[in-house]
Amino acid sequence: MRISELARESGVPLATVKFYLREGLLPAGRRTSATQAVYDQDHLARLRLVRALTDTADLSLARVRSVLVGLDSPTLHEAVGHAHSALSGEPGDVDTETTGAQIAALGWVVHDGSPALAALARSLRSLEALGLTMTDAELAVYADAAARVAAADVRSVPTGSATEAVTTVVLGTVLREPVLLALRRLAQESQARMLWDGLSPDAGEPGSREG
Amino acid sequence: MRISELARESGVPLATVKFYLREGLLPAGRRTSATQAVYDQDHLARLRLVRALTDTADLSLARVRSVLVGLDSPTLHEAVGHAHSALSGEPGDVDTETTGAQIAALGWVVHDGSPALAALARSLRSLEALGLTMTDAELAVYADAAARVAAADVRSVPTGSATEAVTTVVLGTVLREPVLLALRRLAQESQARMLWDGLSPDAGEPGSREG
DNA sequence: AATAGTGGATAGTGGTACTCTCCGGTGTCA
DNA sequence: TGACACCGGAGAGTACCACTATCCACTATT
Repeated sequence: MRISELARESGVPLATVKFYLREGLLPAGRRTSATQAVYDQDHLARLRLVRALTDTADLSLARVRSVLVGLDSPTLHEAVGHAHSALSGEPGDVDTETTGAQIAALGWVVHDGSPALAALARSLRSLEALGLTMTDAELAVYADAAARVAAADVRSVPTGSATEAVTTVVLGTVLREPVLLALRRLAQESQARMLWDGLSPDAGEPGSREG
Repeated sequence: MRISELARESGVPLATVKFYLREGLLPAGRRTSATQAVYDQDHLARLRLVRALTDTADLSLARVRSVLVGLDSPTLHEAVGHAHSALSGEPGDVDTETTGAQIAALGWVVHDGSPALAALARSLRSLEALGLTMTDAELAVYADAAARVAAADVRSVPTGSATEAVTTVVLGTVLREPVLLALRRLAQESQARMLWDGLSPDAGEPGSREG
């Protein structure tokens, strides 16, 4: 397969394929002469993966690069860590004391410098600053939902091949996020319709009751 | 409060505050003379909100603008729709037939042209293209978790004031997304540690002691 | 030999989110 | 009354990102 065929097959413009090659997001093809190379199915798969990460998961090319690096992790644990770092960014200088305690209270065992913990602390702090503090009960509902999803994720990892397991873990972590968010929005839409439909706020009560 | 005080109080650079004013993300202050104006707590709150949406929720200024427009929605239903449009982007030309059927099978009532439905269809399609198709069982777990979270969201909406309800709905929809994602990552980290680090290989229960 | 395509390099584009500089006007203190 | 820091408003400039276009010498195909 030559580069133009790779571009055509994937739907990615040729100039962009060349750009990805330059940026190291796509490995070089096998050289057949000084100025020629051929590409295989792995290149095509990688190219499709890069586009899925940029388009679907909305990652920057820098984050895509770090996700790709994560695919070379020797252990599943390290693979998860890589994917989380790629998604959460650097831990930064947030105070994770109280948030860490809340997480520990759930019986969860997480690393102290976990980027996800820092991201959670930042998000909660941000909500508080706007007067939208989440109660412990609300957080517990979120945590329970997150645990259920994570359990499904962990269960879905194939036990056969190690590299296949790592791939599933990393890509599942990244690419299922938009699925969860879209489902939350759909659930909100559906429940909002059932609870609030036909009720007008100017008429008095918005009408939110426990469901 | 003058503009420099607004900038100092919020930690946002003066030049950026001026930029937000030009862009209409921040309403103009109350004029005291031809070339002078004063700002109040509402301006400060709006400024903090814009920063929360860009920094925490990682929205572009264009999306922030459309979220802000959503705060003027007359009904809760419309407010939810606005927030979803701001987050999911345009529905586009995805085929939502099968995905819509899966959602309907859950007993959820959603609009046909829902941006969230299109986003879900795109995400699932993308996973399939990479050979990481989610099974109906996995999707059911995700949907159940999403429904629980959405129920908590809907319950948390205050019933007192209409504008307060709309604010809570819109901002809750947007700003709790990163909370859910961070918790999922933490749950993954915790469960990965328990399952794959030689501790208890069979302890994958979802209900991790909520409290 | 003509033509289309190749790998590689450099430069240019369009969008986003600021950031800088300038301007005349203003409030405040001396 | 004047010095001076600060003001609102506008325009230009900057940095980064993700491409996109062009050029080149070379190669494969007809």
